[in-house]
Amino acid sequence: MSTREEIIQLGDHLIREKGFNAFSFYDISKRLKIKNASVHYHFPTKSDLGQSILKNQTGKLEELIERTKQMDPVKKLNEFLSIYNKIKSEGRVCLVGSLATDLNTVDAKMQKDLKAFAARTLEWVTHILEEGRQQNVFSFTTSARTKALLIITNMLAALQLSRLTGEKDFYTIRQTILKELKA
Amino acid sequence: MSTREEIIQLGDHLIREKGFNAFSFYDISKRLKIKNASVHYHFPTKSDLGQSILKNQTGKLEELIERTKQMDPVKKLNEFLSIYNKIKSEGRVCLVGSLATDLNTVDAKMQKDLKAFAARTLEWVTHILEEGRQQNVFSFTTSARTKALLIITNMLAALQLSRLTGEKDFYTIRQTILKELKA
DNA sequence: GTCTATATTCCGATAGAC
DNA sequence: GTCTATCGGAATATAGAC
Repeated sequence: MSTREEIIQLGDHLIREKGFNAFSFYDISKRLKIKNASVHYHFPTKSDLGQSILKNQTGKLEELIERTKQMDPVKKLNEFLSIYNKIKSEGRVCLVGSLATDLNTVDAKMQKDLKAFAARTLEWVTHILEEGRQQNVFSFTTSARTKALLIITNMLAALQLSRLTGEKDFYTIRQTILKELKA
Repeated sequence: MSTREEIIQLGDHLIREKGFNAFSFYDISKRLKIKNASVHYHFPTKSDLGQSILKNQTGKLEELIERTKQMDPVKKLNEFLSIYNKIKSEGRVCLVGSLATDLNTVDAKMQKDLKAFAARTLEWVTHILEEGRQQNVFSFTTSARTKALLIITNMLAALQLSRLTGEKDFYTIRQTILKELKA
């Protein structure tokens, strides 16, 4: 992995571990055993780094959407929920949740990229649910978009709340979502 | 309101507007037209202020629980959900969500107070749901605690996500929770 | 592309006068 | 309880050598 890619990955981890305003370029330079100035060579400003992290995650999301295109809706939803399981296993929170709380402290470019990432995620989950309902494997009474909002908010906040009330609450929430969706 | 109380309220607003690590004692001194040193007189460290903010919110929660003790479960739940409406109208997020993402950057005392606040909230909502089910005004298939987890995560993350996907999504989520709970 | 060195700003915190 | 003044440290960022 190139230095640039390593910085992006590490920055991503730090945002989801400590928050955007709590990590510094020094945290990154220390871990990668390079100097502060070298990080600035790749990303002149912290916002540049933030934007690249968001673009990277958006790209990963598009890859996942493409890779799962031929799967059935149940598998697709499992792939989506697995994202949160991975994050939980690392003790972190998700990018959208972390940056949404910091929204008023980042510049317009990062805000735009973040909104695009959230919108694309919502669009994908909505599509999965719609497809699942048509194939009679999912059952719910609201619009697909509203159900997607409910599931995403459950998972996003499950990562955060279970840090406080106990890690097993995360898995309780995850399982209940699947149970209630079954046709 | 005493200076001390004003600092607590302003600090609370700033945490939910920008995050704990993004606001400074200067933000507070500027707004209250006092000096940095005066804020430190009331709260020697930032953690002291954070703890007082959490204690204050916990006290307010206990007051609300006490004040609504004689109400029926539907009204109690409405009182709970109204907390989030107030926060949404201010464009902020909730204390639990904001501080949960910053958990790894605050000291053990703040972590403990935050966990106590989250636990008490969960306990109260669980009680409301249990009572509502017994009186046949609420219907749900999980345990009351699990349903409370689902509702709290929906509302907590609705504040955050609707900053990105559109404010009306907050109200969609709120309404759907009530609709699905109706017996 | 990475380094040394440094500029600048900001932040949390404290000493001591009033 | 509030002030002036200041310390020490950390953060973002840049200039210029290698």
